[in-house]
Amino acid sequence: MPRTAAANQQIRDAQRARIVEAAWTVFAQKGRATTMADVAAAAGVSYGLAYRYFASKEALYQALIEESLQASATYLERCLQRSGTPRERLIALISGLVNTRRARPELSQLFAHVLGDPATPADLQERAVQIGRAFADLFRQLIVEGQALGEVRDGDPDQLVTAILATLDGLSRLAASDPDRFHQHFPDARIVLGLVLPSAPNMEE
Amino acid sequence: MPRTAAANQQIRDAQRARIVEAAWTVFAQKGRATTMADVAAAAGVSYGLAYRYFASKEALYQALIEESLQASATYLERCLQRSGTPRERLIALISGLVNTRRARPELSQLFAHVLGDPATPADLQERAVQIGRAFADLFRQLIVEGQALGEVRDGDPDQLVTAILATLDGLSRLAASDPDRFHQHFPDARIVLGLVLPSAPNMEE
Amino acid sequence: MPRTAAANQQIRDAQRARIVEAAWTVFAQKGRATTMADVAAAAGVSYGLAYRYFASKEALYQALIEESLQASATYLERCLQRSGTPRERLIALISGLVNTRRARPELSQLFAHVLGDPATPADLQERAVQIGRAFADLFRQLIVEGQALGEVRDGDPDQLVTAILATLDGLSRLAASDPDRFHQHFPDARIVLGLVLPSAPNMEE
Amino acid sequence: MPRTAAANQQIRDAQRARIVEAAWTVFAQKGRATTMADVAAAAGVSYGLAYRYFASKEALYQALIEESLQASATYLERCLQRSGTPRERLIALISGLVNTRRARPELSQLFAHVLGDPATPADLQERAVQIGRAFADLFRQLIVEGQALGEVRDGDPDQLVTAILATLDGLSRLAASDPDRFHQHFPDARIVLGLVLPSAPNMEE
DNA sequence: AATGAATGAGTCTTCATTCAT
DNA sequence: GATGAATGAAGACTCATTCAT
Repeated sequence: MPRTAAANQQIRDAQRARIVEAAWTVFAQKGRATTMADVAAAAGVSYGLAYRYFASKEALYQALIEESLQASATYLERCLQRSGTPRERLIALISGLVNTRRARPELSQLFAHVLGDPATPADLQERAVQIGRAFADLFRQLIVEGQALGEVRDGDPDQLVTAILATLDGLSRLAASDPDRFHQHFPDARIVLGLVLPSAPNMEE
Repeated sequence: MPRTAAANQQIRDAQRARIVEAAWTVFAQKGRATTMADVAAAAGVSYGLAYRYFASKEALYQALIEESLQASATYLERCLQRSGTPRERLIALISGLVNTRRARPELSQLFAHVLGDPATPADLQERAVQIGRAFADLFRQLIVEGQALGEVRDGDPDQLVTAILATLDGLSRLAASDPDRFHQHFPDARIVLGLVLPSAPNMEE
Repeated sequence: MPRTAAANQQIRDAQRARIVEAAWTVFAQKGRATTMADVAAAAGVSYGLAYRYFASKEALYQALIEESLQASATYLERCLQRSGTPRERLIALISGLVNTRRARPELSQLFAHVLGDPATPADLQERAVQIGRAFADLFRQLIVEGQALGEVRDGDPDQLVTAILATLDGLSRLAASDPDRFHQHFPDARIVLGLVLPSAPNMEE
Repeated sequence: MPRTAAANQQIRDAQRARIVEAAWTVFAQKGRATTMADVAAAAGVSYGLAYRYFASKEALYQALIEESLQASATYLERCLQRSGTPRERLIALISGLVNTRRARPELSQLFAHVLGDPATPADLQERAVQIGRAFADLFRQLIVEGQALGEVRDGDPDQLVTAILATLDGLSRLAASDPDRFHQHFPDARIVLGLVLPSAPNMEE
């Protein structure tokens, strides 16, 4: 007697999740250089199975990128709507971004791969650039306002933004490049805030 | 009449340099995903020529990595021997590393690829990790000493080190991921120093 | 309570027939390029089911070929035993073959695939060639005899045979290559008889 | 010293021709089922070489189809412009088509594959259908006119056209399905003309 | 010394086939 | 008896590498 449709769907959902899960790990690490054999091995399934769930390696990779972009875009939206002094908003913004890098490193690793890999489809790259630029603009605005209020360190706002973006990008890659450090010495957001704030915030803020 | 041995050698040296030069550009950008056709096109030579100077793509890539590691090691050596207060030494160290990222982005891009690409031969990766760790140790030491003297911000020294390393890594990748920002808004070293110093140094120091 | 053996057998027979029926349609059209998914979809069954009735796609395909060859062989037998003048026998023979192509296009399409596809197993191809050759011989004999009696057009008998065979082969493929023409303008046997008979037969003959 | 550009071009032209030549043979025989390994083996070159000359198997196949369609279209054009009585024009038309099938069997085999293979790209298939239909229309017109003049056998014109097309299609496939017969007993055009003409033409016409 | 034609191993993808339910 | 999830061998394609000229 064949399985019920529900049982089949359950299996499919589980396997799809298993493959996606494995894909996150390996794509985050190797980016486009990932082979389907890598994915299959990481998921513990056969070579061809992923093709029952994704049309191609590219489709699988892009599904992950999509989710990564989506998460970034959603977070951006929330940050844009937040209120408070520039200092408060910078604290919230940077804390959130730093903590995401620790909590869900694959998301930002994927994002980093998109930006760094010229082989990424133009539309996805474009969207990643847009999102990155929107964050940069927000950072810049908060920095300028904060500097006017004396809440933020002096210095060229654009360069300050660059430094923050670089730090976040570097943290994104840390899980892959130095797992020990990532797990044991991941920096508290207050440290990164040092780039823009003259004194460490009390994180109650 | 054959060319003289000296003339031959001169030609060889020139061609080799031309290939290496081109290789820096493309490997820095694409890492291991670089094809030999990329290198040949960038060098403006035939795509078989590189094999007269390098045994394999891997050998060429590794020669560049080698040089990158060498430069890092040399710089590390100098930094270790420098004297001064922790604050002074941190300023010199970070300034040097930041400025190298702007002045010779390929060097640090290669270094970053080594750390991030699991396909890099283990020995090279190992050496890169060693060097990275040595820098980290130096950073840590200077931070601890500086904190004792009140010259350096409070905060977990290891986390401070992580933040610095991440920022430097992020800056290394900037030329590839966001060339506009790299060229126009590359941060002054003083900004990065904000991670560890409570007040911006006068760069005469 | 288990079904009775007889009921089971009945189900099995019905399912088998269903699969075979579908297979005729798709194999006739696509030949060896047919996939098992095609067959299953056409039969409206799951794509593993065919394997309960046939050991392999090849076995299924060959069963159809077998039937096609069998039908041809049987028809050949009948034709060999028929009596009458060469003209009468040619009329009967060609009419029968032409009409079969209209009435049961799949049979001859399969036959055509066997002859045209080099990937067909040698034994089946051999038998198809044998049958084809026997028809050719019969055609040739009737033509020679008919020419001696002035009933058949002049012309090299072998070439006349080739033309007839080609026409029949072409008609076999018509259902697939031009369904409209096949359905609306399928030629009356008298037209094909024009190849060998100087005047159209009264089909009462 | 490298080869001269001219020498290289000569090699490329020769190899391209070699590959195309081999491709005609195998594609004419196996159609889309042909593998690139088949082509390479037939051409006596390595597996990957064809990819230096053609972007893909599909591109190679389509280049051949293109040529086949082109040849048919050109011939059609000439036939449309010819003058003469319907009988004369039918003789010329059918003779030309029959003789092409003997002289350049691959051309018409390819054409036949296009019509019969549902996997052929829609645009090419469309063009093939157009050309086929144009020939059919011409046949039909000449037959109708010829019948009015009493030069052409009676019978439904569309059916007569179908018979001619089928015969030509069958002859196209003959080289693959029965090489012996193709080489030794290929029918003279006069025999095929028997389908439409009540008496064999003197081929001086 | 330099070129670019040629090779073939490695990766992506399809699909015949198996098998747990 | 039937289903469809899973497997893996085969064919398309890329690219590192070789080598005749």
